[in-house]
Amino acid sequence: MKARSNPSLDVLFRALADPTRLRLLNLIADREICVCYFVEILRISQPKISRHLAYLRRAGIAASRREGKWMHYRLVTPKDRAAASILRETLKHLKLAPEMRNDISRLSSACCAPEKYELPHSAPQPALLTLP
Amino acid sequence: MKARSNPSLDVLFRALADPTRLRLLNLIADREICVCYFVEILRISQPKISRHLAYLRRAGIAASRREGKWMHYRLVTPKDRAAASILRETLKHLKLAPEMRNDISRLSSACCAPEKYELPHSAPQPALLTLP
DNA sequence: ACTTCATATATGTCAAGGCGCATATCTTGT
DNA sequence: ACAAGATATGCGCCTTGACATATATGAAGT
Repeated sequence: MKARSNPSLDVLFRALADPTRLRLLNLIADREICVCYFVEILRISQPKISRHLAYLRRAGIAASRREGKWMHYRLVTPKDRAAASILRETLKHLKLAPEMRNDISRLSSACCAPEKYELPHSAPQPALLTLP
Repeated sequence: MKARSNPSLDVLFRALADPTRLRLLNLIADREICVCYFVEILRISQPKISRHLAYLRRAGIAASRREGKWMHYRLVTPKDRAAASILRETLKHLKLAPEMRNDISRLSSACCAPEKYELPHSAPQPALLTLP
C-alpha cells in the first residue's frame, strides 16, 4: 500500500512525460489492446513496451487484464478530477498529431490485413471500449 | 542546435512534472513576480527557486525581465496549440488546489503586510498582467 | 509432462535531474 | 572603485528513469 496522501498532478505529468508512453496512451484511448500489437504497431521492443505499460499502470492511468497468454491494456480514468480532465484534454490533442494518426492507421491496417504484419498466431483483436 | 523535430508535448509535461514548478506556475499564472517573493512565499531556498525558474524558461513556458537588480518572471503561452491548451487547463485546476490557494493567499498577505515577511527592502510589488 | 510462445522481470549501464552548499555575476548606492 | 544586495551557476552527491540484454514465469498445445 503506497502512502500517497495527495495524488497530485505531478504523478500524472511524469507519466505523460515520455513520447513512447504518449503513443501507447493514444492507442488505448478508446480500445483495449493486446501487448503484441503495441510491439508490432510501434516497432518498439517488447521489454520497452512492457516497462512503459507498467509505468502507466503504476501511475493509475492504465489497467491490464489477462486472457490466456495475452495481456490486454486499457485506459483508466483517474479518480482525481483535475487529473482526469487534463488527461482527457491531452488525449484529445494527441489524436490530431500526425504521428499519432499514423499509429492508429497502422493499427487498423494490422487488424484488417494481419498478414502484412508480424503478429503472433491468433493474436486477439483489439476491442473498442464503450465508455461509461 | 538541438535536433528536436517535433517540439512535442513531452517537453511541456516534463516541465510540469515537479511540485515546485507547479507552485511557481500557479503563482505566475496571472501576475509577474519578482524572484525574492517566490523565496519568501514558498519558503524554498533561493538557488532552488532560481533553477526551477530557469527550467520553466528553457521549456518555453516562462520568461524573465530584469529591472535593476530584480528579476521578474511571468508566464508565457506556448506556440503549440495543444501545449497551450493543456497548460491553460492545468492552471485552471491548480487554482482550486488547497496548497495552491494557500500560496496565493500568502502572496496577497505579503503584498498587503510586507512587514510580516522577510522581503528585501523596497521589493517590487507583483503586477497583475492583462492577458492578450 | 514437456515444449513453445507471449509476456514479465532482473541486471547492468548511462544520462537527466533534484538538492545543498559555496561562489560567481550583475546592479545599484556610496 | 568599492561594498552590498539580488540572482545565477558550478560542483558533488544521490535518485530516478530509459535502454539493451538476458532470464524467468506462466498458459497452451501436444
